[in-house]
Amino acid sequence: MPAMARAATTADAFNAVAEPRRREILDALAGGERAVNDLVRLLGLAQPQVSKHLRVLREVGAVDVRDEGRQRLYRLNGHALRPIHDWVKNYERSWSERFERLDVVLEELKQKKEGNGS
Amino acid sequence: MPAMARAATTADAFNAVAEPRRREILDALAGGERAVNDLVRLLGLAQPQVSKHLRVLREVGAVDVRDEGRQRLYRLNGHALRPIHDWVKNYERSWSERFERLDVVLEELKQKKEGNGS
DNA sequence: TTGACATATGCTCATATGGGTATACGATGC
DNA sequence: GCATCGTATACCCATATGAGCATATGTCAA
Repeated sequence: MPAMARAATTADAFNAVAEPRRREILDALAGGERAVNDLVRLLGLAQPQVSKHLRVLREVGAVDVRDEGRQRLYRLNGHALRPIHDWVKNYERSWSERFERLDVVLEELKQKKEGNGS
Repeated sequence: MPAMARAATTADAFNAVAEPRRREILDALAGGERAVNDLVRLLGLAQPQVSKHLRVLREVGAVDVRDEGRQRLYRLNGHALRPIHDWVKNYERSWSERFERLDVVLEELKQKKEGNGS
């Protein structure tokens, strides 16, 4: 068991998506399939960097590839992001007015119940 | 400008939360304020590790601290997670049936419009 | 075949990680 | 004052990162 410094970026979607450039790539792919050079132009990154980021995204299943002649067309696969969504969703109550109001109501119910004595 | 290898874990919530133990800590704090040793017991980690993780979470604003005698009570501050929620929310359509059905409707509308000729 | 294009991989470098262990700091109680 | 509890920090280590640059691989065109 080698002492792991930091989980690999390919360990899961959380790690893959921690890199801002990779989020940008996903955002770009949200508009539809793109070839690598497309992304290079869109993001203003060097081609090798883009390819490497795409590899990471591929390994966590956030993108799929398709060969089209000389080009490799990447497409988004949002399912990989679901665990992130599911996790963070539980914290929505921290900022959502909707939940804040709900909390108020629940608090009132609780007080009332205590007032009645069980 | 030193060549940064990987963004600091304290760079933003995305990076802070990429570490599973830190997510566990936040999940534990969702139940309410906790002292460090509480978390040590709950997570089964060494105390210094917990303190370090808490430091990272503090630096990205995901937790707040309060001194109570010898203890330091940490409490969740979910607001820091909002950017994550907002970002990932846009990908919900990838797996949500709700959105899939919406897409079907939109597609039908589009077809109809094309049929009518502009 | 030769060459241009599109993409992936290899390598080096500086960096910061997270675990482990020891220790410093601060508050409390005797 | 002194021991003890609760927590933070310092240090060492192995690891993998992401950028930059060079190069390999694969595909089409002349």
